Amino acid sequence: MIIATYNINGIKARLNALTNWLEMRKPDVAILQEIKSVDENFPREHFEDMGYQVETHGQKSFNGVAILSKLPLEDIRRGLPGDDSDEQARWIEATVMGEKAVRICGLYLPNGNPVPGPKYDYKLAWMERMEARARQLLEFEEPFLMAGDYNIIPQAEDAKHPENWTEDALYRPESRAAWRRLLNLGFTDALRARNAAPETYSFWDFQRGAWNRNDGIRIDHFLLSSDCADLLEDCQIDSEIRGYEKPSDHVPVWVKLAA
DNA sequence: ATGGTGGGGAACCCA
Repeated sequence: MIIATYNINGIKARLNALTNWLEMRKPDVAILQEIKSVDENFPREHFEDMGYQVETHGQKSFNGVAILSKLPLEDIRRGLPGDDSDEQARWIEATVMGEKAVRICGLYLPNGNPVPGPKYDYKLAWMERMEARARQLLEFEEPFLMAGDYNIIPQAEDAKHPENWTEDALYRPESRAAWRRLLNLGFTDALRARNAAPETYSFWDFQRGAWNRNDGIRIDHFLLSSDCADLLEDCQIDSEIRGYEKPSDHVPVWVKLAA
């Protein structure tokens, strides 16, 4: 099966671009971030007509995550555990019932800028909660993955100009250390496991012609549990659609699993 | 050093 992650930066503005990409890539599962829509306003029927089950966890104006799936979904769970006062819609889980069942987590990790400040504190606290949830899921037998916009540049090679990001929440030592703590639980960064192409990015700013200069960063990731990594056949980034009409500032990343 | 571009939604907030 093909599972993709795609920060669409607003479902209303991206309906055509998303639809065209779904018809091109034909993913079994599309994990979406920044739908920027409440559940009632998400164009559910449009995607159901394309054969997808639609599960959203939305919010007015900001954030919001969703899962579109051609395979049955079970045990859907909305929200990251660990803080009942957190009202930001950034986490959704489901089990995809393919040949093998795979637990998937869709996430929109906080940006965290400016540093220092309350937004950065929220980012780091959110990553601690995410690590706690990952530890819980690792206790189950079934393979699982966490995919989405991590807002983390893991290493220097994940940016065209890492020197421009040294004070940014996406590249600060604390953010990258939290990412490494996740990896050290036994997760595989799918892109690095299956794709050695240099200058491989998933986000290009709308400003200053970043796309035309390939001035990008890699911040959209798949982390696979060891059981899930055993199923990994491919991982690619559909970067070309960044140059299409009315694009998001992110592009889709996808994995092919033997599941 | 600044401002440059988008989306949401109706004045700014967020990225």
